[in-house]
Amino acid sequence: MKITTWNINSIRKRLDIVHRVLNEIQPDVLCLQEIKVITELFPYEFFNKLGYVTQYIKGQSGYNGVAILGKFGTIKDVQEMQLSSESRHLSVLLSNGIELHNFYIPAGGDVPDSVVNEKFKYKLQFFDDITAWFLNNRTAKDKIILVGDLNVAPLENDVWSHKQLLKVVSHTPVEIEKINSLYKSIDFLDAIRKFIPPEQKLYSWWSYRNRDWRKSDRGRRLDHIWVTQPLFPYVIEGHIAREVRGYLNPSDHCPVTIQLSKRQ
DNA sequence: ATGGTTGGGGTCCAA
Repeated sequence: MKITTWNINSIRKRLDIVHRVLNEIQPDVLCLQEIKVITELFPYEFFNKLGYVTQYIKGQSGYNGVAILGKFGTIKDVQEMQLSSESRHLSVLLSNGIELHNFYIPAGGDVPDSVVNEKFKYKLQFFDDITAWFLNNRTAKDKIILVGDLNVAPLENDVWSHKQLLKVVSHTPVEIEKINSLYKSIDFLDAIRKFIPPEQKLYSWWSYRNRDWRKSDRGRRLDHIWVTQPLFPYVIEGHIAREVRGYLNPSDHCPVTIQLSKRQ
């Protein structure tokens, strides 16, 4: 089973690139963030035609919005966490018994200071809330996959310059502390770094505000796939499709994919 | 230190 997560930055602007990427990767389940559309206007028929007939959408006007799309028979049920008024989470129970959580963590604004920046405060609070939820409602023995745009690059080689980004939102010590608390809550393991070791630079996002993203290569790894310990041995592939950033009319994020062996 | 680009909804805010 293949699972892909992708911050799409407006689903309606990306139908061509989504079509191309789904043909190339062929995931069984696709988790999207920042669909930037109300639930009623999601392109349901577009995904139906591509075989993604199970569709759970939590939309919002203008901002945010998440979706989980599955091929026939992959998804049993859906849930959502009541976290805030914003559309930032959906989870499903997969047919193989695994629980899959899709998050769009708040970006947090420009100034990394909770006193002067409400958005940064909200981001840290959001991490506290979901960490508490996993501590109170799940254990390390459960089969859980957590994916999404977590808007934090925790490792030194998850950013183009550790030193230059220490005071930049997404790589500050306080954010890294928060993402690590979530990571440790039920002993998640990083399914992507299983295949690309922490000594290697690895990014999933490149700003639009660079003349040549490939040349400057000032990326960050903001998009993640974590699994609990019982699933870790069965993750047989992990990949960030970096080349997608260079496709026509791209999102600023790239799709991130894992493959699980048939039996868990 | 600053500005660079994109998207949505409506002539500005968020990323």
